[in-house]
Amino acid sequence: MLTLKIIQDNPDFVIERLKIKGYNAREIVQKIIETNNKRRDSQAKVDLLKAEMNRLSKEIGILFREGKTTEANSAREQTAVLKNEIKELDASFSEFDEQLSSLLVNLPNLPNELVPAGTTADDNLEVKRGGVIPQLSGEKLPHWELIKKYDIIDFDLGTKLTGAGFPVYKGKGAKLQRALINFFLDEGEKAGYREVLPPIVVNEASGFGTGQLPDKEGMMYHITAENFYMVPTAEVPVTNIYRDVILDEADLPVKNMAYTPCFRREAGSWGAHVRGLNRLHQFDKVEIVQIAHPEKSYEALDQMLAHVENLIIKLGLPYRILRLCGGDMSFTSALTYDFEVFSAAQERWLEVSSVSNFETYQANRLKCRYKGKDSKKPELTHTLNGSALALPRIVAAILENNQTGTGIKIPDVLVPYCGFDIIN
RNA sequence: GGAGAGGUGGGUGAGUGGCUGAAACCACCAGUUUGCUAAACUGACGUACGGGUAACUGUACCGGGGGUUCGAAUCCCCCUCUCUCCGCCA
Repeated sequence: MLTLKIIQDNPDFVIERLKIKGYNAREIVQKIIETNNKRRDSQAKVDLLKAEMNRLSKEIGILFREGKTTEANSAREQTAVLKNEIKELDASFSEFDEQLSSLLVNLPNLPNELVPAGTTADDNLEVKRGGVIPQLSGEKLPHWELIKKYDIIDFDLGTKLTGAGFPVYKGKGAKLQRALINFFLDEGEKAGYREVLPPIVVNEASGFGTGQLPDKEGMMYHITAENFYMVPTAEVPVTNIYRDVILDEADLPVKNMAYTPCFRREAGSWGAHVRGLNRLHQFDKVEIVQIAHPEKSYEALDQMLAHVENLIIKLGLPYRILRLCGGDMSFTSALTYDFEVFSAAQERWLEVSSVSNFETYQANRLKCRYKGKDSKKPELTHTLNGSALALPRIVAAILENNQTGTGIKIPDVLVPYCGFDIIN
C-alpha cells in the first residue's frame, strides 16, 4: 500500500498519477486524509488520558506501600471516570485506524512516469523485438494437436484426475518440463540468484503481504480447513520471507529465485484463446525476486529484464517486450514489462513473463525495511519480481515453432537437460 | 490425534502484580588506550504512532486476541507456534 506520508504531502500528485491507471482517487484520498486527522486527534486525546491514568496508578502504588490506605482508596475512586473515558476514546481510535487501513489497502500503487496512459492491452508500448519468426513449411499444427500427435501432454487424463486445466505431462513431455525448470534455475544461479524451495501453500498473512489478499481471493485456491492458500506464483512465499524483516543496507540487493508449481483459479476467464497450454489452473514457473535499495531498484529492474531476455534468446524464440500501460498493469505494480513469444502455428504472441517493480508498495504491507550504518530509522525497501520463466506458453511456442514433418526439434541449449534432441 | 513443557529486545537469558521498556552476558556501533591487530575500559544500542526546528517527550508493544485489576511480561480464557513423549506415517 501507499505510505500515508506521500498521500498527506502530495495528495494532488497521487490523484494525478492514479489517473494513468484509470483510477479516480480524488474521493478516497480526501477520505484518507480526513480519517487520518481524526485518528491523530483521538490518539492525542487518549494518550493524554492514559498518561494521567499511569500517573495515578503509580501514585496509588506508592500510597499503598507507605500504608496510606485511605488516600490510596480515594485516589482509586478517581480512576473510574478516567477509565471509562479511555475505553470510549480507545474504541473510536481503533475504528479510525481500521477505516484508514482499509482505505489505504484499496488504493493501487502509483505508476512510474514511464508508464504510458491507456486502458487495454492494445495501449501497451512495444519497446523491443528480437528473434526470428519461423516460416513453417508444410503442416502447421497448433500445440494442442502436437501434444496429441506425440502423446506428451494429456488434458483428458488431467480432467479425469482433477479437472480442466490440470494437464498430465507424459514421457518426453514430462522430461521437457524438468529440463526447462533446471535450465532456468541454472541460469538464475549464474545471474546471482539464490535458489529457495518454498512451501506452495501459504497463510493469510503472506497473501496479504504481497497484495493477493484481501481483494483477489478469486485468483487463489483456498484450503478452508487450515485457512491456507495455494500459491498463484512463487512471488508470494519468496517475497514474504522478508515480511517484518529489517535488512542491513549492506546486504541489498537480496536476490532469490524459486521454482514452484503455480495455481490459479482464473474464475470466469475461459473462452477463446485459452486452448491448450495457453491458460491453466496449474503450471510451473521459475520466479526471480529482488529486494532492492530504493535508489537502485530501477537498475535491478533492468538487470531482471536482461536476464529474462537472455533466457528467451537462448531458447531461440522470437519475442517482444512491452511496457504495460496504466490500465493493463497490476494493482500493486509501479512499472511492468511483459515478455511475449510468438507461437508460429497459433500465429499469436503469448505472454511468458511479467517483470515488475513494486517500489515500496509491497514493502509497506510486508514491513520490509532496511537500515543503513548512519540511518536513524529503518526505511522501506523496494521489491521486484519477474517470471524467469513460466513454462506452459514457452512449451507451446517451442512445440509450434520447432515442428517439422518428422518431429519437434529441441533447442540446443535444452538438449543436455533433456537427454534427447527431438520429440517424435 | 493424545499427554506434558514452553514462546521475553539481534542472540543467550533473568524477571509471579507497582520502583521493568524490561537485569546480566554476548554480538553490533562510536570512542579511549595501543606501532597495527587483539585485549581492556567508556558510552550508545528495539519498533510503531503522536507532540516539538531540535534537545527531548507522550502512548502502545515481552507469540496473537480478549478478560480481571487503580496498575499485568507476571493472574484468567481462547487461538497460534516450538520442543519432549506416545500414536500414525513418506
